Amino acid sequence: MITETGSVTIHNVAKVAGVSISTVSRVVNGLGRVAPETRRKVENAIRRLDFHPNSRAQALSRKRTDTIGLIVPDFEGQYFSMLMEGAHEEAQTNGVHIMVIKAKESEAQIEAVSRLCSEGRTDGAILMLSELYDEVLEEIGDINGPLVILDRDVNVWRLDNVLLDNRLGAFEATKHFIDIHRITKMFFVGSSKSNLDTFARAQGFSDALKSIGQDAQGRQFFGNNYSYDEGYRIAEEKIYPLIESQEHYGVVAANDDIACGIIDALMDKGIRVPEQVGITGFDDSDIAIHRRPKITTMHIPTKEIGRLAVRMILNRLADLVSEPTKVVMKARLIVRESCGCGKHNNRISGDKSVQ
Amino acid sequence: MITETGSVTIHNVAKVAGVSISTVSRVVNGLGRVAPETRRKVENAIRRLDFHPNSRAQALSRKRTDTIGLIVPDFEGQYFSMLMEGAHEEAQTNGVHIMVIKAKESEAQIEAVSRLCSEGRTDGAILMLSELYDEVLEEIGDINGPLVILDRDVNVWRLDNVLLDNRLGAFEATKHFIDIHRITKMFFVGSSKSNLDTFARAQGFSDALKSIGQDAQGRQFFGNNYSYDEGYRIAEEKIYPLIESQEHYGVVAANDDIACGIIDALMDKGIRVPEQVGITGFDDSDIAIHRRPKITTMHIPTKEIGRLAVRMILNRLADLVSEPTKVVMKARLIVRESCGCGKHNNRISGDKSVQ
DNA sequence: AAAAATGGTAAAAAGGCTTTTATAGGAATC
DNA sequence: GATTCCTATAAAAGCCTTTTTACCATTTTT
Repeated sequence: MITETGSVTIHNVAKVAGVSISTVSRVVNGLGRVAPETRRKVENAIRRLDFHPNSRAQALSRKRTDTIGLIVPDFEGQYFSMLMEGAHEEAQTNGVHIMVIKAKESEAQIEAVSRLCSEGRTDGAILMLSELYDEVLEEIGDINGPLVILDRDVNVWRLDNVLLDNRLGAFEATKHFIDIHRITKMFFVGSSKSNLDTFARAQGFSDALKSIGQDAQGRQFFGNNYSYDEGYRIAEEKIYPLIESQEHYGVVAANDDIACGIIDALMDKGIRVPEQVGITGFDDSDIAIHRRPKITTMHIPTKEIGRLAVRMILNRLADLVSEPTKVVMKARLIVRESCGCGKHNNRISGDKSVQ
Repeated sequence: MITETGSVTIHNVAKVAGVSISTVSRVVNGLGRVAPETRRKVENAIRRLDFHPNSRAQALSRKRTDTIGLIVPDFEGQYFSMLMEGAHEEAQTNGVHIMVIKAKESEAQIEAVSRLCSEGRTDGAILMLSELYDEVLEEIGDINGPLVILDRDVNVWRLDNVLLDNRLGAFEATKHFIDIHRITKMFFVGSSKSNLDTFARAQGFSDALKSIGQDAQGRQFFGNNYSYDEGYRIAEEKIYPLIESQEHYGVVAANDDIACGIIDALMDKGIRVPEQVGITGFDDSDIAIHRRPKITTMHIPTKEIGRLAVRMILNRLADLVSEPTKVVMKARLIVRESCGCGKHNNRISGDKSVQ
């Protein structure tokens, strides 16, 4: 009955308190009724022995781990930080833990879901799907345990869904140029076309153009990723050659990094930003505010998304909902300087302004 | 013997394969010898039933969870991302998982360690201690399970330690101004004095000043946190008034955000950066390269630290080491533009070239 | 040819908790 | 005063593996 070094079990507590283990269990979990006198004895024993219930045994017995999985393609950037922040906060207040796995490729994603859900390591998982992998959806269809899909609009039975209206977001950014700045010549710069976010944002851009009777044909440029360098390269190679000195332009970038690259590339070419070319980013990341000109961008309620995703899993575990739930969040335009609004302290002295 | 919906257990496999559960276990784990014929039968059954061993039961039986805890004060910034990146990578290749908890205050940290280690949710934990909480060290002294302390130099029996030589890092940054730029008037700007990193970096700054016979007295300024705004405020209120127009200065900032704030504040006041005042950051974060002038900064091998921390825990679990291990990593100077070196496309006009 | 070693498998014993079921002792009922 | 009903607790039955032990049937050794 005596266990090895270190671990003091419910048995030890029971022995010291002079009660049965089931009584100790009831005291620990506050279930069922326990006579005040007995409770006191047990609590003393627990304190004396510094007893901590073994969560592994609890997990086996209760058939749950009080842990939720979070599968993301990437740890970099504010998006992950904020998602984590929201998810952790909601988890924390509900006494559950977060297990994080990075899985970018479809194979790794399937593997991750399996480890978390099929093997029962977590009670549910949040899966961020930013690339177009149908095979993942197929594979996870028959996984047991609640699953929330982020970022990608899925219509699979049993899967909950939180997503951002990227199309509307880009539409609003583009509309800002049209309505406020009276600009009619616009470009869109995104990551790769296979990236779902970029694709949706390109659509929103296109929608806005259609609203003023234009076609997006030839005005959308796609790179390989969401980096500063891609933005710089595309601005230099594709956009700069199209700029005519007497015209005003607007560029809708698919994220803030790209926007920065574009700004620097154009400025390096001597174009006045935002006077001649206004630029908007997307994501409202740190750099959007720490740059001059400060970047006008679309704020994504990422923290809220993380919080909500955890909540949805918790709800499902508590059997509070039956139907698959889909929540679409909206991005919010944050007007700063790079679009042409506001002041832009930076270019005080020798404002390059070539030409 | 038949279990409820969903979960297929080792019993079911045994029954279908017509063998005992121990045989199934041996096949699954590849331990002991199994006749080829038997193995085939078991493998078929596993495939037919889509059996996944229940990790909760494994954890109880094996007395380990194959999970490592990571306790950090904050999810924001590159530091966390990179730490996560390294830790996850090392964990992944060794088949273990990462459970993340945010705990900034000492109470929360103690609680987190307890949940992870005392309750057996993880096999060990990495604890990042960036503030000076002695009570945490006292409390975790008698926790069982390997514990690696990051960032803070501890000399507690049983605790492994990975840290960065912040003092040396700041020393080198300061030395750069002295040796390369021949600057003799320097300032240091940090977060709060109770922040261990800031404190060590301030010391390094002081060391460098001593090496040229100066005293750091009155040249060190401390703010409330590591933010851009604090950098801006301190530069505006404390540093700007001290600047004389004919002199050249160097400012060693305790991180890149502060450095950015300083740069913008001084530029807003009409000071030429880096011509008249050179600035170095610390951390080599994203913004350090996406700003103009690009920020000269100290690169921290964060990913390596994360990787190493996990490795240390794994080693201890495998009983490969006995003595507490302490590893001190070095920061590396990344020379860019803000110190006065290199070109800085931004200020095309008056190329500085300090004296 | 008897004894010992070996190989393959089954049975059973943990592992530490939760939860259901059973059982004592007292209070309430008639 | 015997019967019924509660109540507080104990006992036992899972939860699902791993791992040790035991066993039988072959082989190998002496």
